[in-house]
Amino acid sequence: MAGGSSEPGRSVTSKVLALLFAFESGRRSLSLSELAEAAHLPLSTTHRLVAELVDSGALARDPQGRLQLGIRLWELGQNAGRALRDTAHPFVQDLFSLTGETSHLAIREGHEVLYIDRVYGTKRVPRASRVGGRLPMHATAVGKVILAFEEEWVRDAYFHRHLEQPTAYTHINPVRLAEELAQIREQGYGTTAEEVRLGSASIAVPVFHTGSIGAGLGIVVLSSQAPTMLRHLPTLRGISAQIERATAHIPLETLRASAKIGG
Amino acid sequence: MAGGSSEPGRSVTSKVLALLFAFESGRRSLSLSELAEAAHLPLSTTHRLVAELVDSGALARDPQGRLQLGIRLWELGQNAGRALRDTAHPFVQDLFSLTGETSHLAIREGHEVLYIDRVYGTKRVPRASRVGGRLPMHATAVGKVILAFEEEWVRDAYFHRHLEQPTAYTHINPVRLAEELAQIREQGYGTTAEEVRLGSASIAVPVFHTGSIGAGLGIVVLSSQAPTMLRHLPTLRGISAQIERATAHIPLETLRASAKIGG
DNA sequence: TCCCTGCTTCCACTGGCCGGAACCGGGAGC
DNA sequence: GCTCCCGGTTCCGGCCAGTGGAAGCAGGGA
Repeated sequence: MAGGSSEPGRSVTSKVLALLFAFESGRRSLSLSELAEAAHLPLSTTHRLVAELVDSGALARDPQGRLQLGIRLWELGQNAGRALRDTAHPFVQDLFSLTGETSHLAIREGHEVLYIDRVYGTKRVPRASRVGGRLPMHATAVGKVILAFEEEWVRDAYFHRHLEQPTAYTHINPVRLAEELAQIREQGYGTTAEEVRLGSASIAVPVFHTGSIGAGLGIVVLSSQAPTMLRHLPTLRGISAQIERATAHIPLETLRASAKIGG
Repeated sequence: MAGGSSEPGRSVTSKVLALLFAFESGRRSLSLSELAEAAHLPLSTTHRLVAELVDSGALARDPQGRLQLGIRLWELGQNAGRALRDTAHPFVQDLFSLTGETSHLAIREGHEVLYIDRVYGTKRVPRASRVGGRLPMHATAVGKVILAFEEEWVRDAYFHRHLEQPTAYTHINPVRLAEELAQIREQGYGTTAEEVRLGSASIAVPVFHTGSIGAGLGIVVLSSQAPTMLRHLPTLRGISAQIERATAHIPLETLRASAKIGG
């Protein structure tokens, strides 16, 4: 049988990328058939391309023969995030050392917050965010802070969407959220309590760059400790100011590019 | 003009991967021409493929139009390393908290050590290793420790190669190195002093799994503090034992796969 | 104005890609 | 032991997506 009948015009490049990005779902390993389905490719095509990806180290097989992302891709990703970590990470580490609580830094990526860096110890806190992971903005403290200080059209666009509700405590009423954001702008920090995951609460402050919002810096605590987390506010503000000072000399464009790409 | 004349038989997949892996060199950004050269591809082919990679978010353009790895690839890489970090990272973080020194965990990948995790503060120590980065085994403390406890044929194979000499202090005499490794096996730890980079010293202990060497756990200090770094040995051994306990229940195969792939 | 360098566009040819179908292997059920 | 089933692997000839040399373009320096 001649090939190329179904879905013609799809480039090889897009197929290769579809195979790699199939792992974005968060699934650790996929069988060949699962991968083919996820990438919307015929099994035999998947088989052929996967063989080449495995050869090159982009994908790898686990002991059961299932497919995972290869170590070479992991290395590549680490390389990509290098510039970013080099500038921001020491501060996040400091925040953790000073507060003893899980500390993280996030930026806006489309309609979600993307966690750029995260420092945590052995203390067990219900965990929702992870480095390289995304969460809805309105459910997280860092996200609310970013949204609060974003330009108005970003907020408008955000509210004109369906708002997810990860837990029963997540605020999804646009009017109420708008009020909350106004308050965040006034007081200079935002909080969440069990809005993204039961059992954890969070507080965050904005990190500005040349006058506009650049990122959100926050800590996560057990929700039972939520009432006392405000005591960390001065520390958060101090570290935020340090980051602002350290990045002030970097042109906005470059910073955004390196925050988004890390190159 | 007909295409496909030079270097026929090269698959599109391999070209796409060559473009991505061109950034393994550590260069943060490349111009189109540089990328074409690094990937050994004609300029116009590069141009076309790059356009698609940029569209999909695998590559990105910085403000100057130069090419970098895209944030989506960074996210993917984070995803790949997830299982690994989830198990090992808290211990490395503990090691840092207890010693206050840059702490790292590495495994063997071929003839090099691959840094799997690393925790560091604002303290400035001349830095050679980074997460996702590789260094020669004979120049680093973690590498020597791993090599020392590896099976004999691994050591033999290693010495039958040209040994790099990053600094004037790097030991590259096979006989002397073999003696050093024997001593490491006896005393249960290894050190380096300015062998990988001037100004820094390091001490490391082995992490075993089901009787064989699994990883190396170490700290880095300023070389001026090298004489006192032995005081951290009990801490290193304690954390190493914790990691061994925490990973003992995981089958070796699975562990190796997840250490190497992180799925 | 001219040159040079790096990037973008063009286009006719063609060989690498395509994927349905056949085949294989091993585990579960009878 | 035989059969079924289900993932994975192999096969192969038609054909169109990919090809890359060459021409065109933009911009900056002399």
